[in-house]
Amino acid sequence: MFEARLKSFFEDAGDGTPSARVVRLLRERGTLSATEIARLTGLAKSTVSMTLAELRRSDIVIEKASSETGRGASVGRPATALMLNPKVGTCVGVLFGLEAIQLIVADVSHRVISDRKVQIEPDYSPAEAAALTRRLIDEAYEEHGLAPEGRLGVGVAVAGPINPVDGRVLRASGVPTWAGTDIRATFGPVLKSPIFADNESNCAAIAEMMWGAAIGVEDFVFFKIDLGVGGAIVNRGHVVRGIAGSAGEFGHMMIDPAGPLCRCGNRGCLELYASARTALADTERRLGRPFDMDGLVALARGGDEPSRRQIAEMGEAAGKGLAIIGTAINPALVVLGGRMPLAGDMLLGPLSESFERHTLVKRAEIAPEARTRFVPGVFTDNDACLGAVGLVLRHHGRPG
Amino acid sequence: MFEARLKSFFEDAGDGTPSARVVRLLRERGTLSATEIARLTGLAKSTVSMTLAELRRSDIVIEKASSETGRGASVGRPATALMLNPKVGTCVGVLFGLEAIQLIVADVSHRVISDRKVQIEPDYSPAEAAALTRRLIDEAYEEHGLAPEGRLGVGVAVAGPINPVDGRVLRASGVPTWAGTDIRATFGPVLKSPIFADNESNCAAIAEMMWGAAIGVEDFVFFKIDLGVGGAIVNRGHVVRGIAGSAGEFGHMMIDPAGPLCRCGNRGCLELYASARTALADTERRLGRPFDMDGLVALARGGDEPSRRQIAEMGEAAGKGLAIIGTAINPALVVLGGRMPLAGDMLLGPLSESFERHTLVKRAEIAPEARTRFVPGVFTDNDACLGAVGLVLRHHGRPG
DNA sequence: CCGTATTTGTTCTATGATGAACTTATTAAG
DNA sequence: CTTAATAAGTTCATCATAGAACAAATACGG
Repeated sequence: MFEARLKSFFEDAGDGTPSARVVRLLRERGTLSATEIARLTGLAKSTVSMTLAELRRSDIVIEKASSETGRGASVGRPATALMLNPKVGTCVGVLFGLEAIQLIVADVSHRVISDRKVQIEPDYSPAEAAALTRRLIDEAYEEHGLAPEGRLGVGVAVAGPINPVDGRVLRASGVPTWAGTDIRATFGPVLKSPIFADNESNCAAIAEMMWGAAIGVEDFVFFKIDLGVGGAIVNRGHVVRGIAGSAGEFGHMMIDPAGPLCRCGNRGCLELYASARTALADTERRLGRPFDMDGLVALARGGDEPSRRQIAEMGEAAGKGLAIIGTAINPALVVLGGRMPLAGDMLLGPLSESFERHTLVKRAEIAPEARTRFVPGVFTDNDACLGAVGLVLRHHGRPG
Repeated sequence: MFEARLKSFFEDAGDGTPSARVVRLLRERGTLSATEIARLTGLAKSTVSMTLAELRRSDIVIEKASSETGRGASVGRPATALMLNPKVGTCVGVLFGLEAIQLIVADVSHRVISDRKVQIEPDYSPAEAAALTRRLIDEAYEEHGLAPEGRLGVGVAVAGPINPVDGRVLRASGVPTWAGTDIRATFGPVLKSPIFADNESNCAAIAEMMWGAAIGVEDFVFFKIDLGVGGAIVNRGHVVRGIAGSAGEFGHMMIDPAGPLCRCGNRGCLELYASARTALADTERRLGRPFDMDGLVALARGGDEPSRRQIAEMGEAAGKGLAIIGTAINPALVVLGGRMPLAGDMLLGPLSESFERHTLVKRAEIAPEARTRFVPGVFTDNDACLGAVGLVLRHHGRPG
């Protein structure tokens, strides 16, 4: 029932009418009060009030149950929390990982309705991915009684940079068979939805910005330490994509011209030193059985010196890379994502020490509020998939 | 006569009234047609028309002499070029260099009225700088019959990062005696004007964006190769300053942990390999007489192998640094500033070759329009000082 | 328990930005 | 030389937006 009207809001780019701006803001933020909406849109309180009256009458905007409302301990009349009516629409986020596909369905009030992960044969093709995704989406919508017509879009997180103008995968470092794929053309007809595609690290950064460790922070760097090293740059609240879509590929910054060959073809990439891949291979060789990151961390926690040293060396290298990034970009915040930061101080101690040693402006030289803060990410495993949902909720223009 | 009215436009932050927006846009851009103003402000043609009628009646906006108007070879009624009345106000830009102060006075129509440079004893203090600047400004205003009350602000370009919140110099790599100086507090009372301060590389980037090689480009990196190496990042048309103001300090990205000690205290900074300082010192030692960059380039042009090799090595190192920046930021454009790019292909050949070798995404892999373009800067010696004028013309909020 | 301070949210009217239709100024084509 | 096409700039009635004043809902201090 909402589709026709909402579609007009949803497609409205630019500043648009107050209604469109209010709906867009609620889509981005989830829950807000009328006063916050006025402040964030720059509209007058009176305009927002009128607009909200109309939107509430047509049931597009509803009040959040007061029990869920954050208990404001401040004086003054308490704000009524508003959100989009969940029935107004649903968003899908998909992450195409190395050997698994994760799919999250959420409604426009930011509530996650379904979250599942299925294994898939490595080196699967985009077409296979599209077919499987279609099945997963249909199953999820069926299971939860959701109307397919209410689907506002599908966000796609891919393990490689995507050209922001033509929407093609540049080089999928994680899934090489995807190079050159036109995501919109491949997935649009199969999924019968507007498609919003982005790199998985960019998606993860969006998740941290919308719901995680970077809420309210407009300038930060997301730095992922996992099997590989990746990242994203957020400036003034926008993900920096770069002219070819490859911004934030921190793992392939060259830090030693004489270093070993990287899978990207260059030598001495940061990833070779700061990711878990090398350490895992070493450990497997040393102990004669396969290891994942949890296993490596457990081993180190158990007191195994070689793995402790390896994790420390990863931190040391990551800190060096972050010092280079910090010198160039000087972000307010670094969010450390991926699974390795779960190792805690074993990794983060050497990391911050190394950062401090290699950075231009030393901690002691500047006021505390001018220092780059380091925090672990809130999401570890489903950051990219959540961010793909965020892509749909946040989009301001046409699908892309 | 204009001061009172203009001040209200000038101080108006945020979106403001149509008049304020039109005046601000003209201040930033210099010359525009009514239609361009409508497009750039997002206001309706009718609104712009009414606003301009008012502004022209009060002589704040005037027509540019048609002879100067760019001969548009297109069909349709030709646009009338509009600009702010030069009498409306003047802006000053000052650059505090190692051993010279440069001062440019311009009016709000973007015409340079005075441009001069005076030598000063190295290691001069901020107070001395303020006193001398005061004298230079008074002389220039006297000489050209300008009213001091019409001065809208003084832009200050400093050879070191400036904390964007408190306006203090972090560490003046070029002029170390300035560390900790509060620019506004030091210069404001002496110059009796609003002060707008920024790092010299940020200023240079602004000059290239407003009048130089980056006109119309919203995402670019400015990379200076001179006695030192510096730079700036522009994203979505805004200079990225960073939380402490030290963004863009490319010269101190660490590229070799085992490298020699840098004047910043760290080891193996890019500047040690990519700036002219080392090469000049070597050449001076080798030939037993002092050299500047022009001399080094002339020597190399004359066929001197050692200096050719040194310039090529500088290019090689700069390309390596730019590859790191490109991998992290992936800008649409790199503007090469400073005096070394005047060496031409001797430097730029090895530079782009090295960039290509060390970068993640290779030229051949992407569409031409997705490639990072390299261009030399339009200004070499007065980029920073012009940019300081631009700081005043462009400012959107309070002095800072 | 009650008034004061404080913040949220609504009502109403004057204003001012807008869009549609129009005029003006030019190039290109017949 | 006339007409069509194109783009710039203007005029004016209309309606959406904003500002000020007001109403509602809470905390706090005495």
